[in-house]
Amino acid sequence: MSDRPPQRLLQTPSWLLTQVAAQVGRRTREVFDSAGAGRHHYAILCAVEEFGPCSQAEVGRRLHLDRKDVADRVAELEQQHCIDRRPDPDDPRRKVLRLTPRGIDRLEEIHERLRVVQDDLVHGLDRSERAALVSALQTILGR
Amino acid sequence: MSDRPPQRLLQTPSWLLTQVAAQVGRRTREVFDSAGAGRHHYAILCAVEEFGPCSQAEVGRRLHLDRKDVADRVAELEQQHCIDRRPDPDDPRRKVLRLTPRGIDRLEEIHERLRVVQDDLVHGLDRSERAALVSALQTILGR
DNA sequence: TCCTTGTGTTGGTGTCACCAACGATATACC
DNA sequence: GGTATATCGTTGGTGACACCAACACAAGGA
Repeated sequence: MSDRPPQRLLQTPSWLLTQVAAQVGRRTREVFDSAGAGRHHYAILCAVEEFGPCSQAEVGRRLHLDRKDVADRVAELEQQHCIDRRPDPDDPRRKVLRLTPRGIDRLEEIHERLRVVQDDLVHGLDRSERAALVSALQTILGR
Repeated sequence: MSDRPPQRLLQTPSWLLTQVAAQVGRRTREVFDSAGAGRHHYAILCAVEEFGPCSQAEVGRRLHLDRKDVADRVAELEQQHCIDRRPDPDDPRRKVLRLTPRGIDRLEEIHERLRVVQDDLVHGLDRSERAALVSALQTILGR
């Protein structure tokens, strides 16, 4: 019998969340590494897909990322020709981000790889349990 | 209206989990800092409370922590007189860990402070939703 | 007796969340 | 029109920490 964690922690949502997220982080890092992506690349591509054209600052707000971290990741995506970044003619403080066709392909590629990890992650849950988990997490995040 | 994340991510359990866990991590770090504890101190105290007397290696297995990290944290708890650490007379490879009375007090103190954060974390969920979340996380972890 | 595994220690690295400050600019206010 | 404040992006930086390897000493199994 493998060693289980203490009961006190198994009843502690915060510990459970960070533990599961650490597992998830390891799995998704493998996916991102194999896709030649960084940890936040997929999230940034998703944000630009839905809200583009948009600014780096807006992406940072939507994803709760530090502006420096957004800038660094966007520079990498730009270098990989997945994002087009240009000064905003209407507001010189800003850079405007757009997905390129290659960025769209990259987004879908990572999405498919994540789907496998996702399915494996929640495979012990039935459909209603999965829905309840997602709903609960969305509620917590939305506050 | 604040900036919401992209829908694609709001339907992605792995992103939701890591996002919520990051929030939780910030909140719990505040709790641990104010209690003069490190990030894993509480978990280690919980493990020794339930399974003690036990070895560092066992604590590491139960909490999925690196042996070096367990050793470092246990040294800190020992220095704070929260854990008693002595060689195992039956197996000189091992050190045996026990909670001290001060460790028990510290455990309960952190527990109470975490309870506040926890309640705030899940306050948007009703009782059955909380139970579903905990159950789902336990299932994912248990696999 | 020898080999494998376990335990704890020591030494170390790369990632990354987070912070501050600056220059250029837009906006609000008087 | 001038001034103050806020925004955006960039540059520079730090501490925490997850993770890894190797070693010495020991127990257990073949």
